[in-house]
Amino acid sequence: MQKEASTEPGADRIEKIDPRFLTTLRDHVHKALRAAILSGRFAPDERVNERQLAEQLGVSTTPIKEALRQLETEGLVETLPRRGVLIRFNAGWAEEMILARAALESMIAHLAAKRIEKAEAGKLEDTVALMRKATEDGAADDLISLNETFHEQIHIASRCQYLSRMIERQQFYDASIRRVIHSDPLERGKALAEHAAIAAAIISNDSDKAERVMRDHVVRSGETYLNIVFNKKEDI
Amino acid sequence: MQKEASTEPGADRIEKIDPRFLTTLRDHVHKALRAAILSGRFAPDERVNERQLAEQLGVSTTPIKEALRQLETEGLVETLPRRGVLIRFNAGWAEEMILARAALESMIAHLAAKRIEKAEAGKLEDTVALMRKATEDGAADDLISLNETFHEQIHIASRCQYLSRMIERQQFYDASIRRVIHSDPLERGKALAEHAAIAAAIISNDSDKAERVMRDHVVRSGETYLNIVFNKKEDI
DNA sequence: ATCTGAAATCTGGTATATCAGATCTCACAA
DNA sequence: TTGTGAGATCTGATATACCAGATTTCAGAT
Repeated sequence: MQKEASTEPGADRIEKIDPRFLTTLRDHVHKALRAAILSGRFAPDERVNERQLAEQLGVSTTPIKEALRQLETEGLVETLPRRGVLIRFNAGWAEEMILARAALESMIAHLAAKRIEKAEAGKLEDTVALMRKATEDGAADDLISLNETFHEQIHIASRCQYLSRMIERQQFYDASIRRVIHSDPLERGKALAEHAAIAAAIISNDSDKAERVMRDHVVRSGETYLNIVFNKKEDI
Repeated sequence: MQKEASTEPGADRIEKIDPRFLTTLRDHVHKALRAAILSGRFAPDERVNERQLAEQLGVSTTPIKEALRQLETEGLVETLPRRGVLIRFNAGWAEEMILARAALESMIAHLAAKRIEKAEAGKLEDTVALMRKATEDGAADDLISLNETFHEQIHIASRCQYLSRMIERQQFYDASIRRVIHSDPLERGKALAEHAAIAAAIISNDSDKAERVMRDHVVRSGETYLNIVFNKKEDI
């Protein structure tokens, strides 16, 4: 809320639209393909055809190609030059993506514990309090957004922009899966305890503990995801 | 060396060419731009123009666009839709890339310590022995390739393909910088000691120690890089 | 002097045509 | 029957034209 009426009339009444909110076709294609791959709608090693995709999605091959390049860099597809594009995703890959996220999130937690400021610590505590309430109420949708807030606050406290972006790429729980996960009271309880432990460690500047607890949390909740998406085990 | 003379005559005399060795224009563009950015030939936040790049490199805009999408996913450039492409790299970014690599390599080291097999352990020991010799001889070029071998052997022992690829994207020491680093006898000595410690921890299946030592090694050698490329400190 | 807005211009986004490597098909020769 | 290879075909790679949002320029109005 800066007062800059002289240079930007009305700047205090309506904020500038962040250019990043504008979207492109390739962005839609990227998100759509990504979601399709991560939810298992492509078989591992399945070939995808650029022209065919373009037709299915009703666009030209240009945005398709660009989206595929992004997915390639993310490690979700592999391009064999002049031969074809293959889907590169299966249970093992998902497991490794979870490990990557665990490694990066725990690094962030470590730094957040060292760098967090008092005001930020207060907000983090508030978030945990809200999570506690939502957990008791069984408010799954609230938990989903609080979860995002929680991790985002830690990212901000860590002062790591690059690492934050890297982590976004390892994020493959989409809303529907999250809802399934959070609908289980036992899972909700575990998650709450872990979040509380992470927050406590960060707030008390115990970077080693924050790192450890965060890693365990990401791995454990990742395994929950694996069980749901890949039906790895059918026990209770 | 499989004997499949019946289906593939001569298969035991000459091996198949790996399709990944074939290259494309976009790949050249990607590597060229990446190297240029990481070595500081673009200013932070500098705008780059697709058509201009295409003209400079003597190609059309298509491979340029695809290479830029890859760099965008890597976090080295940022695209503002319909506005422009910006370079996103500076000392802080490089620092975070080092942290990302440290987090991922230490995760890999942890798993390698748990999963390494006897034959692999022997090879790793051999590599360290060669490194010791090269360090004493001051053979910088040998050290550079041995370094690659060393980390690659650990990646293989960890059975993590996805993580290995992720790490490749955090690799920004090009050959010329490595040569500068390895030309310093003090640095060579430190690196040797660290490599030996990493190998020992992995071979003795001490996963926690492997993780810790690997992380310290990546961070410390990364700082050496930062000092060279960004001239962060001028002391001795 | 300052503000307004239409037009020129810049830049990425998208569609399309064409190129070229990789595969497949199949007639035909050994 | 089997192997060969020319030609058809599939698919990604590249070049190019054009579209549309964003920005700048600048004449004209206040």
